[in-house]
Amino acid sequence: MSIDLKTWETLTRGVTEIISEAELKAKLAKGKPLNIKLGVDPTAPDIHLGFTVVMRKLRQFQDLGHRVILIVGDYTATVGDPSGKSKTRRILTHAEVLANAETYKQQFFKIVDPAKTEVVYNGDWFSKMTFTEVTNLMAQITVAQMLEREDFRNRYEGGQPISLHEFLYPMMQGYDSVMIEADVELGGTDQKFNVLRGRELQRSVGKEPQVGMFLPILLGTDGREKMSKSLGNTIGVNDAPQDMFHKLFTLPDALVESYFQLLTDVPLENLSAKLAQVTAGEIHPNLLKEELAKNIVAQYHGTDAADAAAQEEKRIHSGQAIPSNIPEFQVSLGSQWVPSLLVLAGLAKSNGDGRRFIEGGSVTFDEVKITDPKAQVEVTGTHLLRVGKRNFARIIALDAAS
RNA sequence: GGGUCGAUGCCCGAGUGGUUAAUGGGGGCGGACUGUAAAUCCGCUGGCUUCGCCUACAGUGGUUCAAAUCCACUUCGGCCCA
Repeated sequence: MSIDLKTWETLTRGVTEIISEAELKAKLAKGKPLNIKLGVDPTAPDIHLGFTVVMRKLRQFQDLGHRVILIVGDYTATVGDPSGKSKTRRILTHAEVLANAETYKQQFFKIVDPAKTEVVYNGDWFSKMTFTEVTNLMAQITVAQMLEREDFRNRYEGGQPISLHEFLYPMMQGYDSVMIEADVELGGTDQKFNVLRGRELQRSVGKEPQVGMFLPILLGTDGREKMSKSLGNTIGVNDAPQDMFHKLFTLPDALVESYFQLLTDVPLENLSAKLAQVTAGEIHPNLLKEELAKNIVAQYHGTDAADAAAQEEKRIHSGQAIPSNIPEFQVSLGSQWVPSLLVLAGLAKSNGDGRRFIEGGSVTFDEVKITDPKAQVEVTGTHLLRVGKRNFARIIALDAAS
């Protein structure tokens, strides 16, 4: 397992920082399978593309013969990672964490090879730790060092509460590295502080320190903030092909390059050539985005589904075509008040919300615009209800007799 | 433990007795423009079959014709002192 140039390029693709490159090269040069660590607290069972950046890197290590150790942070999750947070996290119950872990693994193994993965729970060691051991662990760091962290410092200076238990988290994560004898720990750039704890703790017990490999934080579909469930800007690995395609295709242009780099294997030299052509006006930006969307959808749903999604996307948005999969709702036969129909079909949050859509002129029933918020509509068979360009529902009369 | 300041709608943040469902910004949604992008512009953004009614400004009680605004207590938080 010598480190040829190609291997090195694969491993460092998209990587922001390696601490340190020299150590990583030395470890690789040993020619033995390395322990590649990833710690997760299974607080968000729905994995989105933001998480897959790191997972793909794990997979690349596996393909080179290394072993992934996935640490399910059943104990750390009850503490809550303060990384990048501006607020104290809610503390999860142990039962919640275990349930989430199962869902997590299912999605995790869509990318990472289960045959080359060992899954461990950090409760295995933390549950057995004595108070004295915890004290000794916490003695390894000072308050000033903790407050150097940007997120803690911002909260502290901004007058936001920081609970003392949050200081435990980085130390616990570091201790995980000691326990599993990690050679490399992967993480987003926001994990730097925690990963460095691992190095120090390993060193303090006379073990070879792990290498920290940091990947960029993927921005969400809004193009502004990191992809995160609470911000509602995610693309989930479990999203339906059409859904996934649409979100990728409507991505802000500025994200296309990073998505290609972090979420696909498209050779980087091809990519920069294409981007240059787009800038020069030789290629339409949408063409590149279509390629991106197809590539990623294919990874999760296969190339057939990706092609079909691309076709459907074009069909719907090039003209006034109506999507083929519209949610259907049954309502009773006869006269119906439009706002309540909108609520029933999930197109409006409340009757008032529905009224506002009508007043805003964005509601049609069988493609006829509704302008009066008091409007009644005759439901006699199958009808099309629509809000704006993209929100559809089919209304089906439910015969009173049946 | 003592002192002091604070808690407003999804978020930030005005408002300190009465045209107040509550200024403004962000976000979100709908529309125009466009490339299904960005930028810009316009509208909407508590509930109710709504020219009206109801519920809301941490919680509970009180003062008042009238409170998010005044008082008391409670809960939570910041800062200073220990």
